[in-house]
Amino acid sequence: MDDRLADVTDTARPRLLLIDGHSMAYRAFFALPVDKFSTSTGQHTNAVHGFVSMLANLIRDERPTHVAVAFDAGSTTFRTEQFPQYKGTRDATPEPFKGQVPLIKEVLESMRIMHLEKDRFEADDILATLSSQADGLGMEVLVCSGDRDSLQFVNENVTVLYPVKGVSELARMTPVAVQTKYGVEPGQYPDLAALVGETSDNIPGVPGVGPKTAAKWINQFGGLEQILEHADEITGKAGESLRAHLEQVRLNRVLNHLLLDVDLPLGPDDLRAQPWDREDMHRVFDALEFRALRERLFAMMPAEDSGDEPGGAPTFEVAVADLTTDGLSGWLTAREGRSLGLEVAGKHTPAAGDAWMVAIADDAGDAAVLDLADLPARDDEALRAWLQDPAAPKVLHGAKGAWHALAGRDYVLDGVVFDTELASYLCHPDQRTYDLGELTIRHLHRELRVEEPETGDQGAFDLSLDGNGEAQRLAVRAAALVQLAEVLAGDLRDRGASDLLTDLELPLGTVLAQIERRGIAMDADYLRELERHFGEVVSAAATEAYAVIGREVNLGSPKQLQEVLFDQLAMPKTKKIKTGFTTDAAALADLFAKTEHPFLEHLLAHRDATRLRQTVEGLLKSVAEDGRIHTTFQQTIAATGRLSSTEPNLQNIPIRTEAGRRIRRAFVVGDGYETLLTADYSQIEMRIMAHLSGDEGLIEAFRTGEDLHSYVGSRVFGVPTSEVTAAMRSKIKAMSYGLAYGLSPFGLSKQLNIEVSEAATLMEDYFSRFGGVRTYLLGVVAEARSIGYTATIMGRRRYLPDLTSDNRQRRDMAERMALNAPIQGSAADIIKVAMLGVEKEIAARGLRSRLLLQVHDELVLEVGPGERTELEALVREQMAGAADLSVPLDVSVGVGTSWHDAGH
DNA sequence: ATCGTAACGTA
DNA sequence: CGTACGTTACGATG
Repeated sequence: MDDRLADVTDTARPRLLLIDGHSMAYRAFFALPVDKFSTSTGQHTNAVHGFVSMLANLIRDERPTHVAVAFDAGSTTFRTEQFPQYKGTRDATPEPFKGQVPLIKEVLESMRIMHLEKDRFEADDILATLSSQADGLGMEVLVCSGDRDSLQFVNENVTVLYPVKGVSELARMTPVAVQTKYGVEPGQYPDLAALVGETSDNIPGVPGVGPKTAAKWINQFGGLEQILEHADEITGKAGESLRAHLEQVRLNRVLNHLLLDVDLPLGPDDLRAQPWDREDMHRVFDALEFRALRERLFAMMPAEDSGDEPGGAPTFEVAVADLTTDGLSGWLTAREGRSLGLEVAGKHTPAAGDAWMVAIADDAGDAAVLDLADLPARDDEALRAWLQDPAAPKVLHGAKGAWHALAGRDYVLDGVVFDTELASYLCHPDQRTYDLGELTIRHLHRELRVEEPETGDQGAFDLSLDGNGEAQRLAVRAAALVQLAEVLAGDLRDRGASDLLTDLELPLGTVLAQIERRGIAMDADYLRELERHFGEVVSAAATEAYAVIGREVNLGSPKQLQEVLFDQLAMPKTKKIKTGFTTDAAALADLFAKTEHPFLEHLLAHRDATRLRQTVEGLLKSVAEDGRIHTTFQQTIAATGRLSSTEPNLQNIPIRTEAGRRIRRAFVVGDGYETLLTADYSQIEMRIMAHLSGDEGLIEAFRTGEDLHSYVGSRVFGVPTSEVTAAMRSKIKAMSYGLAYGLSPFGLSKQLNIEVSEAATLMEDYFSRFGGVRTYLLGVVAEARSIGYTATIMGRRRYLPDLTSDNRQRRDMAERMALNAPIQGSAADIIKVAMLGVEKEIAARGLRSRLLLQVHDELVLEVGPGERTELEALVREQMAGAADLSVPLDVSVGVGTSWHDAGH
């Protein structure tokens, strides 16, 4: 016996998982509905999803130590050369399946799972060869394949997992299972298949001979050779039929014999499972829009034991200090001047935060953990002094949240020199989340896992869940921070983003924390009145709508609306969507123009009022005890660099319609303040376009101070500015903005309700006058394609690997992102700079006025008594001076006691 | 309970 | 077949 294996115990025995990629992907394709699985770019993903889901289950349930996936290489194999009809009845590959196999390969590569294919051979031959080699090495082998030919190499060490229903249920085909199901030994299965045939491979069997007869013969004569020798002796119709098809059966047997000696570049030993490339997995899963599946996969891994299993990365070692003698003060003094990691457990919500426990750690893993509910006065003082000391450098992950938690206990947080969440966002702005545990695995190859104590009680109580475990967990996170910051700082430097963190995002985090804590005052009584009013409009519209169609339906259900509109009322079909035909507002308005059916009017009114009522309800629920709404500004969500607002979203409060604007009256100036002030950049994106493109015409347009769209319209249409009609102006406006989004002539024609040719002419005319814009837009995409990213005026990058994708939809999408990201992102940079300037200048002058909201190109402030004039000048100056562009940054200001009245 | 989808609000 | 977001209700899943 091979002595390498002599001491291998059964539990440590290597286990090789082999998957027939094409056959399982194809099964998954038919098991899952195509229309339920596709990305926003239209790429179908049902086969990918099914395949990866199955793979996840296999890894979880079977715990393979080695994995490989084999694919068919092409249409011609040594079998088709011998028998051209082989697999000839297969329908052409369905269109939605095409393109999914390369995506599966991308997933496998990100998981560092080998995939193999070889010219002229089928996946099954590769699997047979690897299986036989692995068996020879003493490995346990699992073969996952939907091709029954693979049953021939089942033995005591080799099990085939054969899909019985979809890809989620797999039958374990052991020798006994094969014997039970087919009545023959696994090695004789090809004999049986040769007699019975295989329709899906276009292999005709002996007519009248099914699996029962074939098995009977095989057991009676001992095998196919013997059956063929004794063919004359077999009586009856079946025997006759057999004699008429001897050649076919011989050929079948040749074809279904799998090769065990395919020459492969890799052997079983090379297939050992590797730690995942998590960064790449994020990229791939982001593109596939597999959220739940990604979570499932990542959730599986930390549970693995830390042996040599994939993903079992080492953890952090921490030593939690005993503060009973020297106290926190001594511990901190010993580390003066060093950057320390700070982790705060508690509620991280604005104006309602609370901190329960604090962990501080140095880069060596020495940590101090403080239970704030039970803190000696001297430690409380030391903690307070250290937290608010701007000269005591701290590293946090999501400092804004910690700021809120600490504020709940009246601690002031200052001296934050690094935020690992913000840093990671600047490096990879397309990620959705920046989980600290994910980052430590990716950058430090360590897990945030607290090692169970060796003497851990295995009884009813889990010791790790008591207070001490919480302290350990917090200490581990704090200890990870300093090390992580070092790596990320290097990453930031490489990407030219160090200043963005230090001079922009970090200080902005503090400004946002203050803004969120302030909140904005609400007139709750007025909101309740609005709610009642919109509620009445909803009821009235519903009643009238029901009367028109003679029954009550749920007007909020697109499904029921489709029945009413297209079945009951037999209206013309609207644009197709996944679930049928759209009932969106544009389509309903279109239908109304065609049919003038009164139901549509009531339905639209109902939609409007329902929406407004929902908005009002949501706002009412969000009013805090202080009578103000405290939104959270997300600083690491938008890939372009914008902020976003949640719980509630105050960046999408209605303004376009009069009814909607009424909601803005509920946002009011707070007690002790004079008024609200809004200040917004006018046409900032077009100004950035002018600056970035350097187009002389566009720059001149802004310098003249004339109305932009009229100016551009006069140049495009060749008429004096005074003769630019409203219709001309609105066309120009739509096109100008569209250009910054990568608008096509088709899209423009759709939006303006004009012919595609007219839209194309319009764009052509525009570019002939403003050629610099076209040059710029083409250049942006070309440069991004070659360097891999776009950049804003402050160097904020967005990476767009899909610019070189083979998939046209994905490539086109990436191109539009490339066009928009520098413009939207630069505007975001500029207003962020302005916010810092405003906040700083207000503080420098000792004003009471304060920032309350940011809505992308607008700031809302509360004006202290008597400060209106000074504040307006200050805000104008800071906003206009936030960037030095080749065009002026125009700011318009409004004042009023409500957001509505302060608007303009 | 959880998830994806449709719809719709903002810049 | 225009970018960037967040929230809600519905209805199909488990």
